[in-house]
Amino acid sequence: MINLKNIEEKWQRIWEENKVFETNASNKPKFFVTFPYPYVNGLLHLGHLTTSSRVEFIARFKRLLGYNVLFAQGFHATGSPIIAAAYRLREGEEKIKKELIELMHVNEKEIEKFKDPTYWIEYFVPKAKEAFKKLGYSIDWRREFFTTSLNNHYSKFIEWQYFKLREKGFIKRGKHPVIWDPKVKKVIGDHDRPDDFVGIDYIEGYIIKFKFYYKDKEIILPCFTLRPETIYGVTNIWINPNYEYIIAKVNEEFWLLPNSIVIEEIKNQEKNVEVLEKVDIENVILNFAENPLTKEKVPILPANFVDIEIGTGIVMSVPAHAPYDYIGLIDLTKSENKKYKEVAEKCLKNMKSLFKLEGFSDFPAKDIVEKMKISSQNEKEKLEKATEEIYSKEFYNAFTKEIFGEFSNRKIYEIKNEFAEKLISLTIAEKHYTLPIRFESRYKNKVIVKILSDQWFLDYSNEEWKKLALECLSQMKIIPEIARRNFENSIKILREWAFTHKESLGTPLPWDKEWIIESLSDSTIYMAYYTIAHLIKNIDAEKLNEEVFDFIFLGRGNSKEISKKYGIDEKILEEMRKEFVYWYPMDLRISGKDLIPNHLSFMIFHHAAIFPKEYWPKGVGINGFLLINGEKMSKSKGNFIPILDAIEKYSADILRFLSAYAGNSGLEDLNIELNLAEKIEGYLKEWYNFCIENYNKGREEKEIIDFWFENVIKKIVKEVENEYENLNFKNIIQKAWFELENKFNKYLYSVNIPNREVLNYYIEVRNIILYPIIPHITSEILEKIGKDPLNISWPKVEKIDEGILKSEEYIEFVISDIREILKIKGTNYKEIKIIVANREKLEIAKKIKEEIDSGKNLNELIKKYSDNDVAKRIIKKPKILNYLVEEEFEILSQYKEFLEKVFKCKITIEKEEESNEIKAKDSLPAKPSIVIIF
RNA sequence: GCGGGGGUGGCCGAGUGGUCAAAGGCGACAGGCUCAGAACCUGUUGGCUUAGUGCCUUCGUGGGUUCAAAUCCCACCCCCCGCACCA
Repeated sequence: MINLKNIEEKWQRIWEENKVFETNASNKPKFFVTFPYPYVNGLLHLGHLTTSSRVEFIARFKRLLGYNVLFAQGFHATGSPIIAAAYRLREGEEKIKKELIELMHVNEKEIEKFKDPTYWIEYFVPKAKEAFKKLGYSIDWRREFFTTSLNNHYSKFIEWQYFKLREKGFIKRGKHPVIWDPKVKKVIGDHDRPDDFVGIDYIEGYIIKFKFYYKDKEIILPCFTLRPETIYGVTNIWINPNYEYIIAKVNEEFWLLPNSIVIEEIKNQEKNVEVLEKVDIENVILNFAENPLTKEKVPILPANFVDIEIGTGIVMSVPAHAPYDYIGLIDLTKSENKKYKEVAEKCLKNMKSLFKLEGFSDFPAKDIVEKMKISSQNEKEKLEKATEEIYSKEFYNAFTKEIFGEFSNRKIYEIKNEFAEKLISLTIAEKHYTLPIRFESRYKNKVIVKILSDQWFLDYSNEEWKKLALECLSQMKIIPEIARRNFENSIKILREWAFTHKESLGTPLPWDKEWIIESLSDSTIYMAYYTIAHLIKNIDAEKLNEEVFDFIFLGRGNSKEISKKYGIDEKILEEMRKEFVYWYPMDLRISGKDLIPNHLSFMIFHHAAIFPKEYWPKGVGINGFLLINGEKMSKSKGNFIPILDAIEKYSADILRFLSAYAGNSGLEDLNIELNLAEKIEGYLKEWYNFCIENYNKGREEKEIIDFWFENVIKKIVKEVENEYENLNFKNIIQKAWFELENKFNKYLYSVNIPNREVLNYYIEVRNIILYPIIPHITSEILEKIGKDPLNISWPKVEKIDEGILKSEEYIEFVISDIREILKIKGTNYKEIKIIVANREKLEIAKKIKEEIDSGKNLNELIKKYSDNDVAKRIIKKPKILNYLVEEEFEILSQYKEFLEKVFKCKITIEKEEESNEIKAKDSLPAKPSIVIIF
């Protein structure tokens, strides 16, 4: 019994020893494929397998077609996840330790080392490489590299890239809100927060400045709101009586604020905040504040629902349109405090309707509170739901009333921004960012929204740049084409991108080294680096400056001068230029769909900015996410499977087969069915045995059925070739594995002993067309049958005999007909008589087919042939028109033996005009009369 | 909300106007092979009906276009993904 793993090791050794995949610039046509370098914060898993294997399949396929193929692979370490994980480990977090030990198989003794972020790179890069090697990927490993400043050569390349972008004017500096830990002074991305708070983003709102007097001093009541347009409907202000409020000097004004995290947040949004004194809340409540727009005086009232950690901890009350505000007032009317009661009743009386909303009264908040039977402000869940419903209905459907003046009779979503801008220009409102829910970072501090004022941006909103990017996209092949719209949309909506961080791994921005270029931004044109990665190592990184890269990538200057000026070997310079010019542009990059709106779009932008058109990327292939046995992959579900584990368990060819079979290119999810592994192992071994046992056997003479099968193979080769080009690997397995095998079985069934030539053709061709997917076992087979697996090429198919395929379809059709009849008749028959329709009927059928093909209406045809019974019957069964053949009788005669085998009885074939059967006259073309004899 | 993808038989999944009761795989059932099992092979796998090649129902729901709709158009319902500083 053969052992797949031994075979895999053998061929991987042969490929390595013969340097089969190390490739250089030459005169041959080239094909350059890439797989986005994986981030090395762990072992590669099956998700990496499915996408990377597609690159591998296409690399091998293109080699069979005669291309000089470059498949190179680097690894990505830029960014913060590794830093964050190392930090968490240092903090003694068990989860991260457990993951390293249990999922990543790190030896417990080694855990200490992972407290140093650079050790992750040291450890996981070789592991990733090992996985790819054991899968048998055809990678030119001389060109391997990893990112960050730990690789000076790469860093120099990134520096060059950013100098180019700055030169073009695509880099800007400006303000940007971020989620921030004020204690550790760090941007808090998803990796820096507890899982429960992943994905929470800042919200953009407004502070509206009401005024009131406290101890004869003018104090601002900064009301935070998401709905500045409701300012006309304010009946009162809410503060939370259960907490401490203070007065602070905010820039030149005095603000009332809760003594909470919001002070820190305001401080971090470009304001000076100085806390002056505590406030006696009793002296604030029931005071009157002035609406800055309408100048109305409204009372300040207490409410428990006000969250003192969100926004400014003070809100304005619009009971007509905000359920919280309405119920807050209702609650107060039930208060024992007579004063509260009185004021609240007055406020309710003053409720002002601002919008017209179909299906609601003037006071939608009241409507919904009553409808949902909300009885107090403590029913938070219901109130959130009510608020959301009213808010979204009003936002999209309601019209503003007359009070809005120039903004009246419009929908809120149309005027909201403009209206807010107006308030800001009147200096009665300010933009303010806060969080929908206050939470702590991994460093155990409450986080806030901070405005960074010196952030560096890639200006993707630059129209000129966008135009270039769209032009680049338009000359690219997108597989499948359906994904092009995602690209167009993504390029269109990309705006300024803050491309630098602090405290992460990566390359420092060359002109402002405090900042590190973040990970999506240092991985946009690195495919160009593959072309020279093996050569550039020979140059001292210190010598790599703009001029050197200008020469390599843009052909500027000349090598002699640069060589002299910087002491760089001229030959290496020339060779790098040659490699780049030969391999670029990149022909195909394959990726999951998740990278369309970010990485792949960035790649397009940056190529379009830096390189001349002839070096713009040529193509992108897209596939969906990976499901494992129909379920999403996740560490917690326990179906996070490292590639190395899977190879150990199943072997490389089985994994590759499963990966191909997981799905076609597209936006839909792939599904890898691991429970098929055993079955596939059986398939592969069976196939191996079959080939070895049967190659060169068989009979010499060639009959019709042999020609038929030969043509079936040819047709499938053509189809499979096309599927490869479209990255539809599931279809390839379907056709090259299952369909071809089914046809072979059919062939075998009808011939007993196959023709030697055809059998050999089948064995050779099937191995070669599956070689890109399962190269180890097919190489082994090819070698065993005397071929040189290092020197194979795609089978050339000159001509397919369509006629013979058509006859087969016809026979299949007749067989299925007979089966139908036998189903009814039972199995005790002795003979089957097939009576073929006469020539005259065939001529009619052909004519009708022509007419239908040319677009004639069936109704018209029925009218036209109303006096012709045969024609009418044919028209009623347009199906048979697809099986028309010229020589029905002859074809049936040729297949007579086959039919006898199929039905295990005597078969007689007659012509209608020579038959005595009554049924003979019922025969139609492609639908002979069948007589069962018992 | 915006943008994108999708809803097909027990399951997975092809399929963009007539070759579609719908490929293929998986599963199930029956038969062959076998001491037996696995694998493999053959057949069946929506319902009804029949000395005949037919009828009915079915590709998310409801309408429409057409001689003809899983496929085209309209409306609706449901599911998945993205909406950024994060790889």
